[in-house]
Amino acid sequence: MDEHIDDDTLTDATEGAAPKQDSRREIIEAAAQCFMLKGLDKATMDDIADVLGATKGRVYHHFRSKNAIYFAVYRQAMQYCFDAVTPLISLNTSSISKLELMAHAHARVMMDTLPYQRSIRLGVEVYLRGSTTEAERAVLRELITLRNDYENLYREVLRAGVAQGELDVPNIEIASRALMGALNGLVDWYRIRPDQSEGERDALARALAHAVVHGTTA
Amino acid sequence: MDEHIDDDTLTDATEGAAPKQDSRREIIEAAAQCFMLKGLDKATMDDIADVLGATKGRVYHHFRSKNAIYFAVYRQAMQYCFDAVTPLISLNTSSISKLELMAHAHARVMMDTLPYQRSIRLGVEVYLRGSTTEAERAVLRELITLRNDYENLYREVLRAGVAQGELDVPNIEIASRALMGALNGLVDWYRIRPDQSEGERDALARALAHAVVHGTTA
DNA sequence: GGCCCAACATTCCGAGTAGTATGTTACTCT
DNA sequence: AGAGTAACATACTACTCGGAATGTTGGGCC
Repeated sequence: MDEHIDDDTLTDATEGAAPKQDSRREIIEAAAQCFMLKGLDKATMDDIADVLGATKGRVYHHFRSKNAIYFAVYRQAMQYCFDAVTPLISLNTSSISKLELMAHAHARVMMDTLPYQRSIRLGVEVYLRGSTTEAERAVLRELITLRNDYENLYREVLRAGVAQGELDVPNIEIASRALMGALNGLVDWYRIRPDQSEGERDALARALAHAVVHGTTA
Repeated sequence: MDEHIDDDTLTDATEGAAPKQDSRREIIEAAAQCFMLKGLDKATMDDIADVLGATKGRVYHHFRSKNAIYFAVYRQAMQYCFDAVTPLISLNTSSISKLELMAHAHARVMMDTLPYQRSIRLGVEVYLRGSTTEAERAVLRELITLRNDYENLYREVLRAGVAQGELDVPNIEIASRALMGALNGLVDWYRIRPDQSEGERDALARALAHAVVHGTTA
C-alpha cells in the first residue's frame, strides 16, 4: 500500500511557473472557496469542480481524496501565515512593537487569505477523529505541529518581552492562546467588502493588533 | 404547513420536573456531545440515539429534524452564557473589574458547557446558507440576534468604562470582537481533564480573563 | 377492563455523494 | 508519424444517512 498521502511540494517555486502546479493551485483555491461557503462536508467534489468549470476527473487527477485537498488547503493557509510573520521576528525593535507588527501582519493574512483561514478553522481535531487511516492521522499531526510552531513564534516574543521588562504577562501560555484566539476570530466576523479600500483594511488590522496587545485598560 | 420549527420552552422550569422536558434535555445533551466529537454533518441521528441507548424513533419524536436539534443546542448554549453573565451587569463595581468578572464567568461557562459551546462554534453562517427553508433561516437569524445581544452586554460595559475614564478603548467594536474571540477560542484548545481540580479550572479562567482585559503590556 | 395516547422502537426508501473505471484529447519525444 | 502519456471528461457504482411510515408498549382515566 502507498505510504504517502500527499506529496505536494513545500518548495516556494519562486520562478519557473510550473504548468502542473498551477492546476493544483487552482484546485486548492477553489476548494478553499467551497469549504468557506458550504463547510467541509457540505462542499462536494462536484462543487469544487464547478468553480473551476471542470469535472471531478480533473480534481481526482491531482488529489486522491477530499481529505488530501483539505490537507493542502491547510498547508497553504499556514504557509501564508509563516511568509507574513517570519520576516518580522528578526527585526531589531522593541518586543512590544514587534508583537504588534506580528499581530498586524497576521490580521492582514486573515483578511487577504480568508477562504483558506476560514476553511482550516473548524475541522482539525474533528477531522482527526473522523480520519480512519493511520496515514491521514499522521498528516494531521504534522499539520498541527506546523500550527504549534507558528504559535511558538509569538510565545518567543512574549518571553523575550517579559525578560526585558517590556511586557507584563503572568502566564505566557494563556496569553498566547488569548492572542491567537482574538486574531483568528477575525475570520468569524470579517466580511470582504468590495467598496473597502486598502487603507481601511489596514486600519482595521492595526486596530485589532492594538487591541490584542494593549488590552482595554487605560 | 407548520410555521414554527422549534417550540421549545424558554421558561426556566424552576419547579415541577416535567417528565417530557427531561427527555428533550437528554437528547440535546447527547447531540451536543456528538456534534463536538464528530462535527455537525458527520454526527448522525443514529449516533445521537446510540449515546442515549435508544433509537432514532425517540429523537424524531421530540425533534422534527437534525437542524431543529442544532438550534436547540445553540439556544441552550446561549442560555448558559446569559445565565452566568447577566447577573453581573447590575453589580456596583468599577467597569474594569466588572469586565473582568464577566470575562471570567464566560470562560467558566466555556469550560463547564464545552460540548454545547463547541457545537455552536462552526456552523452558524455556514448553516444559514445551507438551510433551504425560509423558516429555518428565520430561526437562525433569531439565534444570531441572541448572540449579538449577548455581545452587546460587553460593549455596554466597555462604553461605560471609557466614559468614566477607566478604560482606554480606541475602537469598541474591534475591542469587543477581540475580547469575544479570545474567550471563545478557549473551546478550541481547552481539554477536559478529570484530574483537574475545580480550583485549577477557576485559576485558568481567571488568568484568561486577566489576559483579555489587561493585554500584554507592562 | 377496555380506551387512548404519549413515548418510544422498527423498518424502509430515496436522494445525494465519494470514489472508480474507463474513454478522449492533445502534446511530446524520437 | 506513431507511440506514449499527462490531463482531463464521462459514466457508473456502492453506500450512507435523513426522514417518514408503521408497529409496539405501558400507563393514566373513566
